[in-house]
Parts: sequence; C-alpha cells; structure tokens
Amino acid sequence: MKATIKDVAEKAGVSIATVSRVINNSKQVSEPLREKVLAIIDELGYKPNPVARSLVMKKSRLIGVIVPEMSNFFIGEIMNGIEEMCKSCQYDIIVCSTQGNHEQEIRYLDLLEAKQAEGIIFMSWKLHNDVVSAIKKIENPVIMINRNTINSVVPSVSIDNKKAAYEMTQYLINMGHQKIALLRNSIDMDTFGLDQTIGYKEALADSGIKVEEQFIRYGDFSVDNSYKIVTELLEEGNLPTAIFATSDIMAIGAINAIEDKGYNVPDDISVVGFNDIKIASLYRPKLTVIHQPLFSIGTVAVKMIIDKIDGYELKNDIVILPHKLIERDSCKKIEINEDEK
Amino acid sequence: MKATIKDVAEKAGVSIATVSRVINNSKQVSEPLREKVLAIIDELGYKPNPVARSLVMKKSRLIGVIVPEMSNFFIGEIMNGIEEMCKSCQYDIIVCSTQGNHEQEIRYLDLLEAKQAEGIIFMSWKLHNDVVSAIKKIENPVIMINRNTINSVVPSVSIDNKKAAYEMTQYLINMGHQKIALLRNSIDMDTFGLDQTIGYKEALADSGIKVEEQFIRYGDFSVDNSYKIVTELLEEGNLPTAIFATSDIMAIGAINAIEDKGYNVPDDISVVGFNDIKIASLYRPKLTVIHQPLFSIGTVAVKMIIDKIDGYELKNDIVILPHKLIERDSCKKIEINEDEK
DNA sequence: TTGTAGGCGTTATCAT
DNA sequence: ATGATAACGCCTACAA
Repeated sequence: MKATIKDVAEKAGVSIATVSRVINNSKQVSEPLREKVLAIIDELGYKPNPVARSLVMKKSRLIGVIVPEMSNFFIGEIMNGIEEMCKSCQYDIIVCSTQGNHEQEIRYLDLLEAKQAEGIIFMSWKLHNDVVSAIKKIENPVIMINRNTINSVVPSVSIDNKKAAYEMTQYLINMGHQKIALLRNSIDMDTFGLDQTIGYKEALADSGIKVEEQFIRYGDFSVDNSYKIVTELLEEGNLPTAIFATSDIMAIGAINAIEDKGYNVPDDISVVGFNDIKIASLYRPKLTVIHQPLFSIGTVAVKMIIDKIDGYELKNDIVILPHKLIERDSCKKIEINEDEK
Repeated sequence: MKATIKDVAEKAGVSIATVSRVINNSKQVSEPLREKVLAIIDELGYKPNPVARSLVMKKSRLIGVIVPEMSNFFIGEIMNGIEEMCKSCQYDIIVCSTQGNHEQEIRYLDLLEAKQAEGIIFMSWKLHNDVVSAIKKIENPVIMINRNTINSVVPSVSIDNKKAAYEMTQYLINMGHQKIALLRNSIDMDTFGLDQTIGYKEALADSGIKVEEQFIRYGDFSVDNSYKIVTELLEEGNLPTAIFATSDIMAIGAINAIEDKGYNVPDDISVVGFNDIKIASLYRPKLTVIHQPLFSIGTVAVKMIIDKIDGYELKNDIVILPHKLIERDSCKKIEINEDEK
C-alpha cells in the first residue's frame, strides 16, 4: 500500500498538518522538524495523492485538449507545442479525440470540466452551434485553435487565414497565373475555410481576374479525396495553370493526380499548399506553401490558458500569429502570352 | 457552483445514500423515489464528481499513455487505436510525451501512478534499465508497445520484427538483389532494431550472401539524417542495388538522397520501407514496405490493460500481431548477370 | 511554531 | 428500502 500523509505524520511523530506544511511550503516549520519530516517522506517514498489534493483544492493542474483526431501532422505539431509548454509550467494534459463528432465534443467538454481540468484547448474542423453554447457555459477558460473568423465568439489563437490566402493567391498571380483553382474544405464552411476563400477571391478581384466558381472545388482533408476531385477537374478539360490547395495533404493528392494524368508539376501545372507540415518539404517536388507556426500556436494557447487560470486579464482574446510564404519547387512562373496561342 | 450529491439529496428530501444508489444502480430503490431523484438530478444538472469518486474508489477509469513524441505518424496511428478502444470501454486517456528522455519517462510513470491511472501504455525508442525497474515497481498493469525482443521482461504487443525483416530481405534477394544495405537505428540498439538486424543477417546467410558490415548504416528516425547517411553511402562508391530502411521516413530520406545524386528509384536502386505509415503509399514512388497493424497494436494494448484491470489472467504477456509485406513501386527486379559486366 | 478538527464529494457499511 | 456515518487523503482555518 502506498504511504499517505498520515503514515508520514505518525512515523515522524508530528501532526499531518505539519507534514502538509512541509510538502507545500505553506507556512514556516522549524528546521529540525522539517528535516525529520523530509527524511521520513524520502524513506517511505511518500508522494502526495493528487486526487485527494484536487478534491479539496478544486484544482488539478490538468489541461484538457480536445482534437478531432490524433494521427495528423497538423494536429501533432500543435500538440507538441502544447505538451512542451504544459511541461514547463508543470501542467499535465488529458487528450480527447472526437472524430469531429459534435456530440462527442460536447461530452468531452463536460467530462473535462468534471475532471477539474483547469482549462480546455479545443480544436475542431467544423464548429457546431451546440458546441459553441456548450463552450460558453464552461466556467474555466476554453480557447480554440485555428478559429479566427469574422464573428468569433470564443478566445482563439491562429494565423490570419484570409490574409495568408490573399498573399498566396497574389503570389500565384505574380507568377503569371490567371487560371487558379482553389481546393477547399467542405467540412469547414464557416470558419478558417471561409476566411481563406475570401482571401482568394479578393486577391483575384484586386487583380481584375474574374472568379470562376467551377475553379473552386470542395473536398475534405484526405489525400484520396483530393486526388479524386483534382482528377475530375482535369478531366473536365478546362485546365487551371495553378492549384491552390488549402492543406498540404490536399496539395499532395493534387500533385499525385496531376502526375498520374501525365502532366508535370510544376512544368504544366503549379500546385501550392497550406500549413507547411513536415511532409511539405519532404515530398518531391517540395511544396511551396503558407507556413503556419504550428508549434507556437500550441504554446501560445497554453500560455493564454494559464494566464487566465492565474487570473490575468488578457488584452486580446483573439491572438493572430504571423504566417509566412515559403517558396519551394512546386510552383513555376509562366509566360502570360501562353494563353494567346 | 456545481450541484453536489448533497444538493440533490436535500432538494429531493432523501439521504445522499439514496441518491448515490440511483446514480450507481447499486441497490434497489423504490420506483417513486428513484424517479423523483432522477428528476432533481436533471433539474439541477447534477453530474457526479469523478475526482471524489476516484478518491474513494481508488479507481479513475483513466489509462496513461507515455510516448516519446506526438507528431509522428507511427505513434499517431497507434494512438488512434488506443483512443478508439478506450472510448468504447469508457476509459479516458492522459498522454505524456517524453522526448525519449528516460528521466522524464520515470517521472511520468510516477505521476500516472499517483493520478490513479489504472494502467499504463508505454512506448519508447530506447529502453533504459532504470525505466525497466521503474516499470516493474508499478502495481497497476503496464504494457509496452513494439518491444518484443529475446529477453523481454514486460508485457508487450508488437509484430515479429525479426521475422518481418527476414521476409523483406528474402524478398529483396528473390528480386535479384545481392548488395543490400540496411538502414537501422542507432538510438535503438537493443530491442526491435536488434531483432530487425538479426532477421536481415539471417536471411542473407540463408541465401549464402556474405554480410558486409559497411552496408549496415546507423542513423536516427529523421529524414534529414537518413538523407545524410545515404548520401555518404553513395559517395563511397560501392553502390548497393537495394536499400532496406527500417522505417518509412528513413526510406523517404534515402530516396530523396538517391534521386538528388542523379539516380532513379527503383531503376538504379531499390528502396523498401518498414511500418507502412500513411506517407508510404502517398509518396512517389509508392513504397514497398512491411506493414505493421498500427491501429490494432493500439487497440490490443488497451484490451490487454483492461483485461488485467478486470483481473483476468492473460495467457500471453507477449502478444505478436501479424505483419504483411506490401509490394508497391519502390522496388524492382534486377538481372543477376548485371554484375558480371 | 504546532496540533485539532472540519470539510471536499463520493461510496459503502451499518443499522433501522 | 432507506438513512446515518465512517472512510478516502489532503488542506486550512482556528486554537493552543
């Protein structure tokens, strides 16, 4: 049986209050007693029981993390950031994955609250209204990741998706591309996916290029699906000269589809990605992408939570981290007059 | 303030014992009372406090998972399996990542025990002796993943790494390859990496091919490192006709290195991988690999833990799951007489 | 400085 | 069938 505070107290011939004081440094304890207690603690291998502790303190030093899935580079990188920051602040994390099911999301929200999680980091591809209200009901801080959009209501940290998409589109235009297809996500119609689409359209408009709806294609985050929709796009005959995929995985699906059709990337069609997960620079051709500071997004989220836990008022509930356009090998400059046969 | 069992009891005009009974179905409660209590519970939105519960029950329905890192496809897939099985068994998981630091590993082992985790799933690239003794000290079930080796001491689940490596090597030999380089991991000298090397050597020996130590190269699990050591190998002049990488990531690093040197995969040099993480079939050329049932490894590990928690005696503490050789596009048959110029 | 005792929200063992 | 009440391991006024 594990030693308890009582065992320590008895063996040291002091009260449990004294033991409690030495393990928490809460009040002064005379040096001799203190040392004696410490010795016994060591001898018995006593460790305070965190469960009992959180019952009385209503604190757990636990941060809950809710994600749609785990085996995902995008999420994994963010998780690394979260883990790192938690560790250095002595918090532990409990992870729940929801498969994007919003009832599951709500259940986990409740669960984490019940477990005395002192804060929750929430991530989801698509944001359901019930989930938003569930989040609002929770007393402890909840912060969302990658969720900034016009009418954001919950604290969040992310990049400026609209601006990033704008920049990428403009980059493509500067490279001579006019016929730019956008691969976006149909499972995320109302948050960052929307922001990205707006950025794309604005960039086109600002350059006087007409937005062609048939160049905006909807898929999900899988390679296979992306492969499929790009194959369809190619078969329709009206070829784009560039494809802007709003995730690296989609970009890879696109490249595979293009090459399997006998075209070359970037010689025939340029493809750019978004996020810059590890595979982006590992794949050949290396992907030109918008880089998101995934790791930092994780650390900042935790930092915000902990600040809130500690009672600091945040200046900004919506924090935007900087993104970066990274040029690699999947995009090529084309001659404008190529169109004029 | 959250409603407690006491609030429910008072409002319902019954004792807390009765309330406890209805929420646990532990003993018969008369129908009228039961319904009344249920109504109040609903009205107050009462949820039992799991912390208090685990304090008295010494149970937490929590399984701890210790991994070296999170943003890793290999681990992610296993995690998905773990998550899935836990969910369907109503267990929650708390995840700790160690960066492969063995002191950190021990700290987490202690922490999880303190948090009343009912079982622990442990994963590490390299197994330190102190960790092994720490694991043995823990009373609750601990099971390791991917750790079977000759003198295994802790319950584990994995594939037969030796046999898998043997099969892959033999496959290469059957494809006409004689000069087969092995890319293995220097950070894991004494567990599955060792098993794989033994399998490789045995296959060579059984075909009467001499094992050349300079064809066995040591790296780590990163693409960059793999790229580097393969580049070195190529520059030394004595070219292998095939490279057996013991992880898919290493295989990709190898392919990139080979192609950057102006050779083609698989025309000039064949490369095969190990694990079959998602990228393996997504990369071009698609990787010929040994497939590990990652997801199942996760689910089986949890199943074992839960069985142990429930007091069942396991027939086998070491479970071996089936692997599979998957032929794709990164390996090519060569003519034997090519050597004889 | 140190000890006593009440309480955190449950479950479980007694009586009733 | 129901209700007191003693744990569970710890923290923290309050007293001494």
